[in-house]
Amino acid sequence: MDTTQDTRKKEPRTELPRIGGRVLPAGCPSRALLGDITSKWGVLVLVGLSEGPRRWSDLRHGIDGISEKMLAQTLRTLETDGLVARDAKPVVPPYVEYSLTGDGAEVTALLLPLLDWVQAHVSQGRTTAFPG
Amino acid sequence: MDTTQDTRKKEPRTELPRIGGRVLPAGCPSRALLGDITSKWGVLVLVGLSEGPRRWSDLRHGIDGISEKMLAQTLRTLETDGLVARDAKPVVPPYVEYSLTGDGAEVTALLLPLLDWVQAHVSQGRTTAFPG
DNA sequence: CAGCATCCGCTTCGATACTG
DNA sequence: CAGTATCGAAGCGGATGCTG
Repeated sequence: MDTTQDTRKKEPRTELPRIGGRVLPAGCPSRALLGDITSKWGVLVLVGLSEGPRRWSDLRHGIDGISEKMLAQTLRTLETDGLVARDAKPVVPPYVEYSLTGDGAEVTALLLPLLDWVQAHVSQGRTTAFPG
Repeated sequence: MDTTQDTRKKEPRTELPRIGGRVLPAGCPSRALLGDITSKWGVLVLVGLSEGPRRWSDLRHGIDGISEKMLAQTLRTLETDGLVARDAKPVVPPYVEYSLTGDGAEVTALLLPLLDWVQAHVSQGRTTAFPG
């Protein structure tokens, strides 16, 4: 998306920032991709496609609370990242299907356990501070 | 589950939004918790604590690009969610250590594979120029 | 050292309207 | 049905300054 070319303004730092034994410098592509995947709607769209191809309207109604703008934007971003494939059939009533690519399926497979954990955890009646 | 008369604003349609065979209604606690975990800095803070307790300054320098405000805010949010524990030692030079709770460790364990996948995927020379 | 308070730009997001 | 375009509000997030 952006990939802002950050040209080290005035940061005479020489050490590499490590988190969890990993290196994820600010402004590197991994940060951007991670951001797309873990974005508010990104994760929900990916999971929404985890069971198979879905049409635009299916996603629109299946993902509660998403607006058309955000759905379009998220799908486009994920498509650019190579995680989602778009298949538009040239028929009179427009028929567009979205599906996960191989990469998208891999990521989503890693995302699903997280979703399940969150749901299971909340169900245990632990979270308090949200009116909903 | 909650779904306890959630209509504080306007909820004309409260159907069964299913994504990936799961139900995650907008405004439910799972959405909020998921948002905290997958937020821009949330995931990085959790991973930063994955190897053991860390001090404030360690996190501040270890997580490239994070500001003091965001670090404090993220830590506080994760603490409220019960994922991070704060241990302030009453010594003259303030010594505060943050660590993962049991729940936090579980979530982070699910997060790490995702981080690894993203890094590995980007490293395959797909994106624009950026070594690290 | 470990924060919190304030200002404020800039992105994100939702609502609405319009197109093929 | 499947989007695109535009606008304005909300809040995310950074810089700075202050406290214990």
